[in-house]
Amino acid sequence: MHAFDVLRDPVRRRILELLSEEDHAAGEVAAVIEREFSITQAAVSQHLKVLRESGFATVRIDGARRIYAVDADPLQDVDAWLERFRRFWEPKLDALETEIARGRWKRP
Amino acid sequence: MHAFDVLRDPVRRRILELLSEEDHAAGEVAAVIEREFSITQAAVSQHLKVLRESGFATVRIDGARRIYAVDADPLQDVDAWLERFRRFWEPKLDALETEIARGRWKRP
DNA sequence: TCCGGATATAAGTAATACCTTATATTAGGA
DNA sequence: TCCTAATATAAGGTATTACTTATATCCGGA
Repeated sequence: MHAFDVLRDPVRRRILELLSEEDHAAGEVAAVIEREFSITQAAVSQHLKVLRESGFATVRIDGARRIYAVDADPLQDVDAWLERFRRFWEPKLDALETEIARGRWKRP
Repeated sequence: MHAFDVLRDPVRRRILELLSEEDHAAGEVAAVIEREFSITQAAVSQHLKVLRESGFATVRIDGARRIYAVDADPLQDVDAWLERFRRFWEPKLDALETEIARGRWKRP
C-alpha cells in the first residue's frame, strides 16, 4: 500500500497525530478515535493494522497491551516527494541554508 | 476533496510532477500519461478536472488549448501537516536554524 | 486452571473511485 | 460556414475500501 493511500484516510491521519505526541496502547487510541469518529474498536484495530503493515507504525507488546509508535520512514518518503514543489513556496536559499532546511546538515 | 484524497492517485501525482517541471497543455499531459499508464484521454481529462477543482492546478486558455499549471497551495498544506513529524528525522536545530529550515526566515 | 480484559481477525455490505465508450463543446483554418 | 483538432462531459461497469457484527486469540490474576 502506497504511503498516500494510507494517509488518505482521516482516521489514520488522526491516529498518526496521536502517536506523534507519544506512544499509545491500541486501547487508548481506540478510545479517542471511537469518540471522535463514532466507529467501533474493530474498525480502529483494522486501521492500526494498515499503519503497521504499511510501515507507518511499530508495535511492542506489553502484557496484553500493544503499544503503538510512529515509524516516520514513509512520512519521510512523502516529505521527499514534496521536495520538487517546495520552490513554489520557499524563499530562495543559498546552498548552506538549503542543506540546513533539508535536514542534511550535521553540526560539526 | 481533501489534499490526500487527490494525491492518493498515482496518475494525478505523475501529472503534478509533469506540471512541476513546466506548464503543459492538456493534450501534452494526456500524451505522456496515456503512454505511461495505458489509459484514455477521457480518463486524463477527468484527473485534470480533479486537480483543478481541488486547487492543485490552474488553467489558462490558449486558443483551443488549455494550459495547466501547478498551484502549490494544497501541497503546502500537506507540507504543513508533515511538520509535526519532522522531529523524527530532522537533526536537532537551534532556533535560528529552525526558522530557516521552515522557510519563515527572510533575509534582511 | 478458568475468567475477563485487551486486541485482532473473519465475513459480509454499501459507498465510492476510476476506468471505459460515446458524445458534446469550443476554437481556428480552409 | 464547415471541418477538424483539442478538450470536456455523460453514463455505466467493476474493484476497492471502510465500515459493521460476531468471534477468535492472548495474557495476567484469582
